[in-house]
Amino acid sequence: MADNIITRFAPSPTGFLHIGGARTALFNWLLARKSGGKMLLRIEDTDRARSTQEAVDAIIDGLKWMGLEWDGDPISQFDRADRHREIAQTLLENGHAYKCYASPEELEAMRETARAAGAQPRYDGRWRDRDPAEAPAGIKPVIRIKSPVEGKTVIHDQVQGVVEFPNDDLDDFVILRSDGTPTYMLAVVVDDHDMGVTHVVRGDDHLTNAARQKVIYDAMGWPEPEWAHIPLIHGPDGAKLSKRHGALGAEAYRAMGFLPRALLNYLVRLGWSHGDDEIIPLDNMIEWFDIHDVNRGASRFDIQKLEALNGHYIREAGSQELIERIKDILPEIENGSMIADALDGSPGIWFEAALPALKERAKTLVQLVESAAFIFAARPLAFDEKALALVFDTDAKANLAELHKRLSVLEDWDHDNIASVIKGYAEETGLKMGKVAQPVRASLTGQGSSPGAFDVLLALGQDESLARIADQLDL
RNA sequence: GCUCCCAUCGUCUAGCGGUCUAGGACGCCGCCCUUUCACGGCGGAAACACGGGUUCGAGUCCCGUUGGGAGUGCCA
Repeated sequence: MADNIITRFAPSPTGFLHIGGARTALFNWLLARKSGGKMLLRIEDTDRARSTQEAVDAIIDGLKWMGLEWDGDPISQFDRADRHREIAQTLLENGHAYKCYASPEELEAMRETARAAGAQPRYDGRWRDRDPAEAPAGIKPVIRIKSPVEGKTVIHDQVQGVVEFPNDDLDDFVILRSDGTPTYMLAVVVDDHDMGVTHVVRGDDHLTNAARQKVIYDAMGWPEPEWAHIPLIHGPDGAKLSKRHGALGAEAYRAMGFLPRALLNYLVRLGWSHGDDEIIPLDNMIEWFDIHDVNRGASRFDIQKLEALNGHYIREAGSQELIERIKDILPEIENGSMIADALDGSPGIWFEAALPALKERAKTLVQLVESAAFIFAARPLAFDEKALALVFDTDAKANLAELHKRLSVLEDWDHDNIASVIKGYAEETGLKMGKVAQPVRASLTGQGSSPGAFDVLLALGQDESLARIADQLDL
């Protein structure tokens, strides 16, 4: 493969950076990084009615969060409208395009007729060779490209292989609207050409567009880029990804507590693989990635696998990074500001100490924070049902007051005694209290700093116990 | 409807004519570790959509059927 590969990620800012777009960006990025080339970012904002600045910001934030940095400044397609018009004009002048005065009603009728005849609904080319002198007055024309009428158009795609389209189905599509604005079809070609894009990697919903775009490349005498149409990502039910399942923005995954590298790892394995490798560090991803190895079939989004991967990366991450990541998403978590304040005080120290044990059982950062609820709970903790409920299964309908009573009459607050009372109570009531006992012992014997130790002793509301815990952990 | 794409365990996939009684991962089940939950270890159930070819030999090549998906705009 040639050097100087230039790819681009070209989202339209009509929504957020959804999971499919994120993977498209990743593949573009991987291809560029692997070859030492560049990945450019172009915002396809020619649809003024639907494009929003919020969406542009969300896309950029999402890309940055995932670490998919692009080269150069983001390019606004809308800003290049003059150049698009210039090319439309050129096409008009060299006879590859023409003005069409057909009304929307006419067009609709045309489609209906075609449909009724069982044919591909398409523009019939009624103004293609008509004398412009016949133009009806007062109607602003659109400019249409002259598509080939015979033969076939073939796309050599790096993922899809050789794909042929009968030219019968390629109609004379609009390249410049009646209001003088360029359509997507024209804009992409002109921009990709001007930006020096060598490889167009995008969702395979654009595969048929490649054939249309080739018409423009040919008309301009420009060399077409290498195409790579990657399969789409479907929801768990096999249907197109919608808001109902995984079609959330990258920021939503961030807020759910996913680590960027976990998302990247998950995404790259959707439609691509390197033997049996599942855990793929970024360096290997770049080294191993080959666009030719991408599968052609769509794959379904499986959040459980994403969670499994995320759990792996959380366990692998250092405490400091975890804390930083958590701080980042605190504003989006329930009680986040309260936790943020707590993190600056003693609870922050306890949390960091408990992190190695805590992270063993969390699949997301949010779960990580939730599992430390007892650490962040307001002090002093009262020995009441609510506090104890943190220790036991919250749905347990236990008579916690009874346990309180037994513990309060305990003369020696030796941790083993506490444990034995709890254990005895657990056996009587059938509650799962081993959950409590083991951590207590662990903290006593110094064999590990199970978070459960904080849990039970803080819940008991003993400042003294707090101090002892701190001793145990060498705080 | 028409054009195009796809088809291996529930899901993501390995497989590029013989080494496949089909391998890995997630999920699921069981056991071990553990006085909780996890993590970890071990084991298990679980797939080549169907029908024709080609070939000495097909999960691997060809055709058809069925089943999914995408496109079919003065949206991108």
